[in-house]
Amino acid sequence: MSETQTRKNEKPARSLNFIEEIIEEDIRKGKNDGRVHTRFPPEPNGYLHIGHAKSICLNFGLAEKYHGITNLRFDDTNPIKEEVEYVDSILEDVRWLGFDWEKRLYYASDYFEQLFEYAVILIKKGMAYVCDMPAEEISASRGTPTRPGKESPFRNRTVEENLALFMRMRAGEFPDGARVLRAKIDMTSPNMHMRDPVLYRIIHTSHHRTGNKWCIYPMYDFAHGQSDSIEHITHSICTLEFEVHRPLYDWLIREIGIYAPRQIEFARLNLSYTVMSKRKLLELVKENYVKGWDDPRMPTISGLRRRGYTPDSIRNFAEIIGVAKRDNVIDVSLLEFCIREDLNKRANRVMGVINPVKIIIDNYPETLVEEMEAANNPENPDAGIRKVPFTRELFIEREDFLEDPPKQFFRLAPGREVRLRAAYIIKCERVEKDSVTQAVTAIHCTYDLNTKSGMPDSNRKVKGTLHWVSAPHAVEVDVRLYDRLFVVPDPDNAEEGKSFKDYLNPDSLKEVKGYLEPSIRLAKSGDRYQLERLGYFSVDPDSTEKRLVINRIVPLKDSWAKTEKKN
RNA sequence: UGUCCGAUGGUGUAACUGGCAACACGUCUGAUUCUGGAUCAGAAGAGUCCAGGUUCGAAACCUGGUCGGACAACCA
Repeated sequence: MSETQTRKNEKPARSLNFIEEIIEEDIRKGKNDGRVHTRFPPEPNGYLHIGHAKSICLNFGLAEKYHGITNLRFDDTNPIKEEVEYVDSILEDVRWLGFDWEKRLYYASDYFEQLFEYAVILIKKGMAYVCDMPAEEISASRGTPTRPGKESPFRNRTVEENLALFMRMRAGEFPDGARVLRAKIDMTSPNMHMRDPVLYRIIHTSHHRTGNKWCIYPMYDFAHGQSDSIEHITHSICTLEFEVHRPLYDWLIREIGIYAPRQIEFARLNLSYTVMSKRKLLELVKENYVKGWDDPRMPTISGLRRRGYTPDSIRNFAEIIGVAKRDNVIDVSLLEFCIREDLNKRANRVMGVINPVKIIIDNYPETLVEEMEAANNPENPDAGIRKVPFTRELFIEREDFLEDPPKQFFRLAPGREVRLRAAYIIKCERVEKDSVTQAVTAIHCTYDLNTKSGMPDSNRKVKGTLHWVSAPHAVEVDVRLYDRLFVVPDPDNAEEGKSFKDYLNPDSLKEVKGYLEPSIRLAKSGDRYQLERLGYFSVDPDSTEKRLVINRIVPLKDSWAKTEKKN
């Protein structure tokens, strides 16, 4: 391969994002011996969504790029909210996205004993104390961002007393909420997180991994940074809201005297026409606005998977959107672009009609069945061809016929000719209508024998090409037409007195029948197809032997719809 | 009357770290096409939040504003 060819095949070098710049700088300085070790640290209290996908791709991607490794660690410090169901779904989602944590699956709860010892160190140094104030009082005495807080009356207990109390907390001598362990920092700090933050609280609840071993649990702030430290994470990448926590993590690590990872914060992903907070997604699930966490309308990874999105398309999306620190809202059309681009190359084509109207080809032999050859994927000759039966009676899309068409309409109309994809050119001769409703019930056409696809004289120019299906061969399937979940770009930003749920799209799911070519009988759950001229579809797991259910992932771009709208 | 972070076409990210703003999506033309898809060619669209300053030269550096976001769970 020549020099120039090599260059041409290379992707143009993308400039570094700010995190890569930091990492390369660290490597250059020989920090951590040039080692790069990241981690993805979800809390198992909900399903992962596309925003997490960004973080997953970032963490694993960075490690891959710099020949490092990535841990998967569950930050499971609150047994009240966490469940194994969520652990399992998260493992599946990360794996599905195509990432491998190898043997490095950890839990913050693995470190409970170690964390407890860290707490003891702080107590012995006089840097932590047991506080008996009830939650409301602690909260009230914390002050506000603009007003300093007041010191707890328990702040100056002796080391011995603190130690004894903390041991008794662990021993289960006190009820939930009776006491907490707090760091002794500065109640007047302009940073709220430095105002004697709670380190440990009493929760008599069984934990999904440690069972009833513990009745005191570390707060996230006391577990997260130290967990990263224990795992010798070099770069702790997290979202912007933890920027204010960083001084606390640094303080803890310094006082305890352990290895300090470098935390880098980036702006979380926002997507238009959806919501991303776990709380809101949970609400949609619990209140049955959707059919579950994996409802194809959800921005969850499991929802996108069920919808038919490919891991590649999501990873590419994560790459394309970039990483920075400013707030951002990515247009869903970019996500849609990514899945179209991917599926255009890999999805086989198939024909099917969703809103059928009958075509009768009057000059076609009544009993003849021709097997038309159609390319499985015009973008990829290797995909081969398939046979599609053609008969005298067909279905076409109702929208592909107009009795009185505008000049820009290239489809079927009285006296007009169109190409039937992979078959003949037909001409519309007359229509049959319902005497009452005046609706078109059948369209009578004639076909031109010499225009069969692939024949030497078949290249006569016609304006339009329609998809079709032989009426007697049509396979009836259930079609789920999905659309955006919300009707406004920013449902989070509800006006006064309204909630995000007031902006739910009533037409986000339309269930209709479809009539597909017989080759679809080979389809299995999870398969993806392009229904020609309609869009990309995936076979839903609800499908049975007897009946297929297909999901519309995304429609094809429709420039006709656009020009139609203009007029 | 706080602290921290941010501000570049409609959207998102760049600008080799001071040398007259680029890429992607979207939009619009045209070509081509047996998918009004795809592909190809091209166009419009920001003078970089504002005001000063440093400099031969500023999106970048400095100062002061403005606007936006985060922070007041015994959540993560």
